[in-house]
Amino acid sequence: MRLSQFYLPVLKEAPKEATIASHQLMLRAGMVRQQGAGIYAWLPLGHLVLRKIEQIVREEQNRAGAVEMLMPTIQPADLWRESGRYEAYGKEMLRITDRHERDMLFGPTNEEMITEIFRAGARSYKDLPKMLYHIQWKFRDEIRPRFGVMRGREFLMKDTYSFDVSVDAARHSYNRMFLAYLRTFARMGLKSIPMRADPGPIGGDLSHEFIVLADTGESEVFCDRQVVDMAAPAASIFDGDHDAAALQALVNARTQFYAATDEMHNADEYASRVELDNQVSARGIEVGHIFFFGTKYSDPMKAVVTGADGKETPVQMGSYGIGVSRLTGALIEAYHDEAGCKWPLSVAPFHVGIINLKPGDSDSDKAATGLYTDLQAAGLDVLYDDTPARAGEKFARMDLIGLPFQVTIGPRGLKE
RNA sequence: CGGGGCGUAGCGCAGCCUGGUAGCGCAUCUGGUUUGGGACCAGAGGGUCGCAAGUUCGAAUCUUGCCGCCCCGACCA
Repeated sequence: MRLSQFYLPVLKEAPKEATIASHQLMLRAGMVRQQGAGIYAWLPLGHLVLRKIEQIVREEQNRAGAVEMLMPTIQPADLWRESGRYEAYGKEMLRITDRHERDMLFGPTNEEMITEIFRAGARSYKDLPKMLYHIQWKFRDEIRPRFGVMRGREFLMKDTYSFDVSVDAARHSYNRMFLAYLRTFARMGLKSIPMRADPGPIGGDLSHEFIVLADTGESEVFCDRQVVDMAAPAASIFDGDHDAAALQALVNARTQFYAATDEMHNADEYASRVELDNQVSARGIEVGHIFFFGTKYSDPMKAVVTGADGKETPVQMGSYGIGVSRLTGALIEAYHDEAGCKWPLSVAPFHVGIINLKPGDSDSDKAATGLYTDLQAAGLDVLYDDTPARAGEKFARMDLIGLPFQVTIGPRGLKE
């Protein structure tokens, strides 16, 4: 991409409404522009990062056996009346009326819709297990949106839904997602820690939040250093050689260690289970949340399959979310310095930035354009600054964007 | 929703208390000098002072209402 063709409105000073690093840098680097409280337009640079994150999420979901689809943002209220959540969800749900006075809503999540879709097409236990997901915009009318895209009202979420014939089978689906999440965040250069979460009315221990450690995180977290230091699982765990027991062992290897956010934290247990040297008390950002909820929706919405015994039983379900747009902010929180962002290669908007210090100089142009063409031909995403700005401004702008690699070309030759 | 704060040029701000018709830095444009890490000189453009009503000869400034945004709390990917 030639910078002269791109749209990159950078700011020298941070708008005063931004109070945390990621929000300030996203505004300054021209990644997003606010359109209302908790509502952001994604400008070209931010959009590139968002798509890279989305693609990693997609690849790891696919690897774990989930199948992509796409559900609409607008849903009919009747679906939610079936589950009982239309009334229960409260003011956080954005309710809309269409021209025929029908009650609609902008989806805050998709359990009801996916349950409807599943029950319409699945009949037998032989149709199971299934994991379906989509990556779609959600709207939750938060009481107080803040921190830019970290807690917007409109946000991009990957949500997966699992369908299984039994609780044991559902646990296997849960474990697949659990492990896929570790890989997903690791590929973005993020150290994620699964922490036990409030399982809600269903009970059990099948709910985990995935927390990325960052000083500016919203949640206070407590965990054992041993779980922080664990490497992400290999891709091969989904190849088929690993049975349910093997995956369970991998999950257990992590869950054996203490890890909890402040609302689930038990100081006594923390003190007794974690050696003093291994106690990590830090702040974190929730980037994912997975839970098993059994027949909470399949029961009232009658999503049933015929079992081997010929009897109809409601399917066991789970749902698994990743905050894709939030990850953009989380990544900046994790990777930035005084000058700007510092993108890990896997999610960088461009791999390389080329600075032509003297556009118009034939040698300089020839060298820069040649390199630009070659790098692109090699499959790299390249940002080529061919603008007539001064050197200092170009460097500062590149620093703000924070690409992994940078090449400077001018009449006096090439640097780095 | 409770508590606090803010709305003046693209961004950051001053002016408001003590009414007299809008200013500074950066950015932008023009000309010139510069040019390897946020240049310099000269000039220029850009503002319904959030919106509305009121007080007044006169309102960015005072009064009232409304709207928007931000911060602290309860909720969440």
